[in-house]
Amino acid sequence: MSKLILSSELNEPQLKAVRTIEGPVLIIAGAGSGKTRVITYRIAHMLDKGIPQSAILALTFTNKAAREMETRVKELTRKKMQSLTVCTFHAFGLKVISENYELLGYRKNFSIYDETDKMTLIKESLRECKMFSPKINLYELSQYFSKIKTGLAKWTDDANMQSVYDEYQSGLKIYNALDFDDLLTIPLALFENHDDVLQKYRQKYKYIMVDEFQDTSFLQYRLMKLLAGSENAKGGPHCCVVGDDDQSIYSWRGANYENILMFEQDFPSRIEIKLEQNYRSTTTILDAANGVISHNTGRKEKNLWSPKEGGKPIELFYPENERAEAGFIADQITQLKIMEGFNYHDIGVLTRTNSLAHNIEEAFLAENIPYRVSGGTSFFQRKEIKDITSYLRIIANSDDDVSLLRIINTPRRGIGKTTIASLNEISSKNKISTWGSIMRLNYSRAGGQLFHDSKSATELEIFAEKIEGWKTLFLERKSQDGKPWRLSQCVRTLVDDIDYWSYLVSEHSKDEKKARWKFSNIEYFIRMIEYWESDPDNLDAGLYPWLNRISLITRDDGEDDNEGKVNLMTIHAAKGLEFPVVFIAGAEDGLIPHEKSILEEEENNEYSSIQEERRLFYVAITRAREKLFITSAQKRRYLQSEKECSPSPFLDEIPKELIIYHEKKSSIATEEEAEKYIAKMREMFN
DNA sequence: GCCCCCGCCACGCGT
DNA sequence: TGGCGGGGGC
Repeated sequence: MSKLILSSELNEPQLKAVRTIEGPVLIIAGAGSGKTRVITYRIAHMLDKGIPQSAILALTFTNKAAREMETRVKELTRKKMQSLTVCTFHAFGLKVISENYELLGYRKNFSIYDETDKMTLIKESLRECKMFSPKINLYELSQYFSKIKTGLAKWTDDANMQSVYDEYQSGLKIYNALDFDDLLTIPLALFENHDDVLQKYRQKYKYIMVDEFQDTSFLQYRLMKLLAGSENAKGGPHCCVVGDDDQSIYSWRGANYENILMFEQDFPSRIEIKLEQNYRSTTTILDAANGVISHNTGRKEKNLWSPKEGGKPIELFYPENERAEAGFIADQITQLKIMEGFNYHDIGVLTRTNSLAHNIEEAFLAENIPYRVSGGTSFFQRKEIKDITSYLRIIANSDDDVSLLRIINTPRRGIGKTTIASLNEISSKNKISTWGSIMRLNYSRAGGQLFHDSKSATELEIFAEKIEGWKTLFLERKSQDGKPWRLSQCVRTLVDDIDYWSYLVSEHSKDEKKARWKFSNIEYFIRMIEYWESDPDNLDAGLYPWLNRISLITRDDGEDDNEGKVNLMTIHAAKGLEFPVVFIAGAEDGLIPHEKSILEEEENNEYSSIQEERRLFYVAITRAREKLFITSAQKRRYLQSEKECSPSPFLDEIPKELIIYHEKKSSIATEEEAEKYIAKMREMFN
């Protein structure tokens, strides 16, 4: 990459950010200021200077961002990126744990528990402690446990939950499982307690970069700081963080934008660079965004400006209800495509919650608008996919109780509640997993004595034999019928063996369509494996790498075939993305800001939750390049009843002169427009 | 002892 | 819309 290219494609501060590769660097990058561009050019520049790929560690917030960054560096340098490490903090933590599992006291092939698995285990722990009640909010308890684990909360008056937490923790250990918090706390403890290990990683990763720094947690910050090392006479560690305090929207997950202040304190010799030129949006959109965000206090000073003078006004519409809203959005999209030549993939529809996407999806289906939903109940959370994944996890790690209990009687094989209760008794008495108990029963031939009928014992034996059989198939990786071993083929065999299709048919005897739909999801899952194992860059297409991969990808971004599809997603999921046209749906009081955050605000008596909601709205606005539509329904169906809504108070913070109010009329108002429309329609259908 | 069906509840963002 | 627990049927 020549100097010429660098200076012609980057502005002055960007150039400085790219060229400053030594020492600590703090980049404050406003929305749309070419942040991703700077990071990728910076990596390319480092490689150009002869820094080996393996010495660079780039930490991102989502898998998607990591993938995009890698692709862009590849395009820029036209080189293979085999030893460049670009990943999320969690993926990096997993890598560190995998490389040191023996030292950490874990067995190979541990399972990673997502939020659902975690809640299942907490429920089990509550039962074990005789404290289970359906009234307990598992979700809240799970979040509380997270805060305890990551040091954000201390045991207070509900110290009786401490025994449940201990039970949960010992459960994880017995089942050879880790939760998401462990992926950060364990590497951190490892680095803190084993200096030799830390030094090894410090030697390897001499250049560290952190994207979306405002959304890193204190834990992640400490991890980065440890890896970077402290400042020394030679000019300090080579760590570069990039962030924007105005786009901090993950504080509920432990993110703390004060990390930016902490970085300034911890690295006094840092070089600070501000990227303030916005390349994305028109001034109309930028002025609206600035109007909103200026109501927040305690911001880092910045002056975001755009050379794209003017632009189309922001269109505001108050539909009667959520159906009218969805219809309006679908109509507008059709018109944007036909009349203004936008592509479907130029359009992003953003909502505060996942559930709001539903109505909009229906309208898209009705009007034949191709779309793609990202986020939400992920593909991997669907029951049928979780079932198959649980089988795979049991094959990789039989001690994984959450997965074992999920599939031990799915499809039904006559192992019911009583049998499982007996197994539980053996397990908790001996502090072993359920699988351990089954093995003990089978080998001691005591099964017949333990159960009233030997039928249960026999069923357990058959089940264990099946699992053992699959272990051979999946883990020994022998070629079959002269063909090389393939994971996808093994999964096919597994799905056949358990006859999942018959199970689906019997479960949905009244709804064959549903059964077929679910089975097609499994087929899609298998095709995903095929796609993944045929990637030449994939050096180990085995069961364990696949499981690791899918446990960290909760958001279903699948293959990147967004071509020709409208993007439907939450505002959170839209972070880091941009679209020529953006719709913000459900801009109502109670949604933006969300009523739960208003509640939080009242409880804590702190002026912080509302500020974060405002930042969220700011992020939503700044995703737009040319056109922005905002809808706020007058009534909305929620929890089976219709609720009167009022517009989001944030709408008042947008300067009035930037807005036009949409009447409920077709934009094909003039005869000329109508003719144009008809002509276009003819063209399309011919 | 296992399974099926019914009624109840909840639904903020996601690694 | 679905997930889950409890009670009754087999």
